[in-house]
Order: sequence, then structure tokens, then C-alpha cells
Amino acid sequence: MAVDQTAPSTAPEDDGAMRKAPTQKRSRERVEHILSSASRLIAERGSDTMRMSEVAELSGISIGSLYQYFPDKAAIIRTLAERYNAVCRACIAKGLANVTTIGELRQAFSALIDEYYDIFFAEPVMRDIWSAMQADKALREIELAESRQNAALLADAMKRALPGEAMETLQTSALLVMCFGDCAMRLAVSTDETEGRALVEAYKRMAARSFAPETG
Amino acid sequence: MAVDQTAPSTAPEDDGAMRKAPTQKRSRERVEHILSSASRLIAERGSDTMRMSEVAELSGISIGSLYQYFPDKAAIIRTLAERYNAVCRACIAKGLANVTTIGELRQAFSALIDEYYDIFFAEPVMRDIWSAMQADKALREIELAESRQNAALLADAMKRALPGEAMETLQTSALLVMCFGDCAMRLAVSTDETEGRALVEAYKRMAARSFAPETG
DNA sequence: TCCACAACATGAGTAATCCTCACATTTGCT
DNA sequence: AGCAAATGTGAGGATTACTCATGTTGTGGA
Repeated sequence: MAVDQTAPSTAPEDDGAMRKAPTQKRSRERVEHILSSASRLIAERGSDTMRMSEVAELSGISIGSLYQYFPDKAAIIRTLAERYNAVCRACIAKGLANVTTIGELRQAFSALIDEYYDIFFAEPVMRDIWSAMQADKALREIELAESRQNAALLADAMKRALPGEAMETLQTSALLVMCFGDCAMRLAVSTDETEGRALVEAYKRMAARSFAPETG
Repeated sequence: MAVDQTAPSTAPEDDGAMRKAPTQKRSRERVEHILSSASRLIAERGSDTMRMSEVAELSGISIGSLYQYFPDKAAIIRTLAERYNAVCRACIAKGLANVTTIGELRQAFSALIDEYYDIFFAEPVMRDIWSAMQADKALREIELAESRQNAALLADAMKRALPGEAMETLQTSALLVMCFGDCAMRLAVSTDETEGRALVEAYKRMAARSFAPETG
């Protein structure tokens, strides 16, 4: 494998989703083009009806070239999901990093959800990508693992704010809160903005009430 | 899960999911056989990999006969979903019918969730069917409408237990609680029974905390 | 500059799968 | 029995994910 000129020292997607790491500059641009074309098509009509031929055409390349970068259709979905997941994970990690009290937790979480909602609202295609992931057993496992990772971040923050609680209990709560967050976001982008905002606010209140000592 | 099918006079599924209302006895039996075959295949390998030829073979009929009862693959998924939805809706309506106080609401809801979990645990294929519904834009709308219907039942019960609250607020909360319930169930059947139980209990606590007057 | 080789591009073709349709068989009724 | 309506059948059309043999472009050394 030759060392290329503008080497991205940290390989962005090196998890097997892509067939090979593109070494030339144009190749990397094409990968971006493919992903944005796919995203657009998924947003328009859903992942099921996204045709590989359409992705190729919209990207201005041939079918063969498309398959040089992605081994199959699911790989495109997976790569898109991983990108969004990375954004969200970073957002969560950053938002909860310095939390040490319940008040801080509630405030940080509220801000986090607002940010999360903005991301979702700007890219409602995330909902369709999530749906596509859920339809496949293997991809569903990936999404669950991602949720567990995010839940672990939240559980850590909760443990700092609520040191008296058992870690196991916190992990369970955190997993629920995280999955419910995704659920609320998908719900919010499925309706008009007014109801969406109300749902997000209601979710924030529900979550905030979970950030409290166990009362029996 | 016993879904009653002994009333030929009142067409049971007359919503376009089925190609024609089967009039002869054997036809109705075949429809049942098709649905149980499909359910089994979906449970085994997911709806994507369920092949219409497999459904036909497992049902002991030809491809042509299969398509005489169901216009397409999605119709089978939809019919299965509608049956499960009907069971759940009846369960919710019955469980919340006589609620008039917060205490009753919490207790009824807790019992309801236990029942719901039992249904889900006995038929984890519901998760796969739900996933299949989510993958399609039109079917997703159906599921959302179903959730809204269930939420309306809960909102009514909440209004009786919490007459001071605005109906709009209650509807928002109820929709969230219902969707989160589905989410929790799917999560619960995706892990071992111990964690599943813990998740369900944690969800019940979260929901119970929502059944309270607005505190700011 | 030229050449050899690796990387990349192409699209006709293959296999898998959903679904149709023209025709055969069974059932219900008189 | 005999006819019409209902039901059954599976080869085949249409679509689509994906492959592969072949052509084109870029890279590095002599």
C-alpha cells in the first residue's frame, strides 16, 4: 500500500464498511459524493427504494466504480450511520464531561438534547438511516452497541452526580434514557415542528426526573 | 397469541391488506397458515430475508396461491402488525378503562406493562415486524397512527387522574410514554431476561413519575 | 522521455427474487 | 350430472444487487 500525498493519518472509516481505503485524492472525493448521493436518495424515498444504480448515476460514476468503494448496499447505510453516530457520541461525551452534581447533570443534559435535536432536525435522514439499520439483524446489533456506549457515558456522569446509587441501576436507567432520546428525536422529526419541540421538552422533563436518588 | 378468527360475516381484515376476503373455510385456514409461516420465517432470519417462495413452500401452497391472498410481501407484514396491534390496543383499553386516580393509574399501568412484556416475550417476532414496518415510509405512518391511538387512551386515563392538567400536555406525555414503552419492550427482548426485566422495571418507574401534576 | 505496473473505471452479464398471468383444477349450486 | 365461480399452479417477465473481464488513467523508476 503506497503512502499517498495528502495522507489522512487517522483513517476515517477503517472498519470494513469500505472495500478498500482510497489512496488517490479523487477517490476520496468520490466516496464523499457517493455518501451524499445516497443520503439524498434515502431522504427522498427511503433506503429500501434507494437503487444502487441511482446512487451511481447521481454520483456521476458507473456501477462498477460504486462497488469498488462499498462492498454492498448495507455498507453505505452503515458508513452513513457510523458518521452520524460519531457526531452524536462526541456531542454526548463533550456535554457530560464535567458534570459532578445533579443540577449540573440536568442542565448539561438539557443543553445536550437541544443540540441533539438541532442535529436531527437539520438531518432528518438520520431517522431513515436508523430505520434501515433496524431492519437488519447485524446492523441492529451495531446500533445497540452504540446505544450502550452512549449509555455508559451517561451512566458515568450519573454516578458522579449520584454517587450513592448502584452502578448497575444507573446503567439500566442510562440505557433507557439514551434509547428513549433516539426514540423521541425520531418522533419529533416525524411531526410538525411545534409538536416536535413539545415532545423534546417533555422528554427532557422525563429524563430530568430520572436524575434523582432512588425513592422506592 | 390467540387471535380469534371465527367470524366470517364481519370481514376481519378488510383494510386492503388482503387481496380479497376469503369466503371458503379452507381459504381462511390457508391465510392463517400463511401468516404463521411468515411469522416463523421472520423470527428466524428477519423480514428482509424472508422469501415469498419460502412462505409458500412452508404453507404447502404455490406462489400463485400466496399472491391470491396477499397482494405483496408488505401486506403480510402489515397484516401481522395489525393483529399484534389489535391485541395490544385491546389490552391497553381494558387496563386503563376504570382509572380515576393517580394511584390507580400507576397500578393499572404497571400491570399493563407486565402484560405487555409477557406478550412481547412470548412473541419476540413482534420486534422484527415492527422493524420491518419502520423501514417503509407508508407502514411507518400506520405505526405512528397506532401509537397515537394508544396514546389517546392513556391521555384520557391521565386526564381522569389529573383533571387539572391541560389535555394537550397530557397528550404529548402520553405519546412519549407509549412510544417509549414500545422502545423499552424491543430493548428488553434484545437482551437476556435479567436485563430485560430490569429495563422494564426502570421504564415503569419512569412512566410512574410522569403520572404526576406538573411541577415546573 | 518512455515504459511497466498498480490503481481506478466501465457496463454488459449473472443470479436472485418479487410478482403476473394464462391455464388447470376444485367447489358450490341447481 | 353439469355449469359457473372460486381457487390453485408454476413457468416466466421484470427488476435489481452485485461480478468480472477488459479498458483507461495515474505513478515511479531508468
